[in-house]
Amino acid sequence: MDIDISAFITDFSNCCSKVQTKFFKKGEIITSYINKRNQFCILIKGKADLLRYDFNGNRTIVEHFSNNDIFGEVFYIISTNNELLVEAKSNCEVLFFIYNDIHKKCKINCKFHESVAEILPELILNKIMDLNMRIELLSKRTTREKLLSYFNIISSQKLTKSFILPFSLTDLADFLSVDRSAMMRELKLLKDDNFIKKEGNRITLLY
Amino acid sequence: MDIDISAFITDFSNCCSKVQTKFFKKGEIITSYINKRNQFCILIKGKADLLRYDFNGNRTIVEHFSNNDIFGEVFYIISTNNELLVEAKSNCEVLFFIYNDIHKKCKINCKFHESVAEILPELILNKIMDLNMRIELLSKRTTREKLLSYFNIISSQKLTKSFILPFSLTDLADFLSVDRSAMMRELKLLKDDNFIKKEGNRITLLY
DNA sequence: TCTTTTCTGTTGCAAATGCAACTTATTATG
DNA sequence: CATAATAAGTTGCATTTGCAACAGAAAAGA
Repeated sequence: MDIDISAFITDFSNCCSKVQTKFFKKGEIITSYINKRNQFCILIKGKADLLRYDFNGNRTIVEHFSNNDIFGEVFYIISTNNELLVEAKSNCEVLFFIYNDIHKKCKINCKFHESVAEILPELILNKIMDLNMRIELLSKRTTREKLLSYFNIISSQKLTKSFILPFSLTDLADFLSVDRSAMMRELKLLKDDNFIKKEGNRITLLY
Repeated sequence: MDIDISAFITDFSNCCSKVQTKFFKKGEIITSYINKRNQFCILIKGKADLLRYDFNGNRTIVEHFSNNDIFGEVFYIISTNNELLVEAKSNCEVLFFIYNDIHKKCKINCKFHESVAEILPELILNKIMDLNMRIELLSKRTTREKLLSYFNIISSQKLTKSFILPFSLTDLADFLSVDRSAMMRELKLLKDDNFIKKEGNRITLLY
């Protein structure tokens, strides 16, 4: 994305009280989605994952966040019975808002508040695109299709057919919602069938 | 949703030229996602599905739209290689916009335009919730879990443990991204295990 | 540096799923 | 109303996937 949120983050200290910045260390829980119905966050810096653990102990990486990604409980209906939590994968800086406050102008008309409202449509558009990308992946019927679709997306984002995965293979399996060992097996088959070259976590597309 | 878009649809004739209403008959293609990068639509009335056909002939119901749902190519990154199309499942009334136009005020400051801009945040929030719901379903590991999660969602939306599916079973399989016959088999197992009662397309949860 | 933890890579086996083919209902349509 | 088209329901069999249990490599931490 072209927007640099940090550019106006400096104004923060003069801002209305309706926004908070917090810092998290790798491994810390940024938030869990339980009854903070209006919570809305922007990840200013760092990497974080939205995780779900089901009763069988399966972990799913529901979303993978990096700079300027938005998240929060406001985006979820109440019905979910599984717990969702956002975990910092590196040191993170996060803005916390109440979603409804963003659209209303704040009393002191702070620049910060105004700027957020201004870029919000673009942030949201990016979020929706990410979610649609995710749905496209998850709706593929086979592990092979999921892997190839994912590789295509990374490849077209990075504009190269050879790239290092932004996930560990363990995490990739949890992101694609498949068993890790089954995924490893399929990676080997893709290698044998000359679809990809694989050196550790570097993938090269051969088509 | 509480919003009734039809309430201000009457003002349409006085509106700026940046919006169009179109009507579609059941079975017609409302739009296909190929290079209309800024297209943004609101379904005013009717039911419609966003479909993807892959090279194996598998059909996926990517999204299922009803009143006040929004859709359009603006929500997709370019990379997708499969064709996406929106098909009317009943007679439909659809508004077509250019996404970027909505945020700018139009010259004649029409009421219609203003109203759309006003409700847009809520429409978008609903869209994101739908997408997240969809991701939750698709990321379930087994057909059984997908079915039960889906039934739970419908049940909590309709506030009853007994409901008629809003999909045909064929469509439900394409929505959950599973083989239809395998899904039918799993439905029978759920019945045998006394999780559900099933009379045709009426499901009753027994837990 | 040494030790512990996490990640990668592999495999056999069981279970789940997809595929194909078919019959019987149900729903559109001329 | 008759007929065509679509959907529901079923089953055997092949394939894919998940599960469990390892060993070795790499990374993190003391």
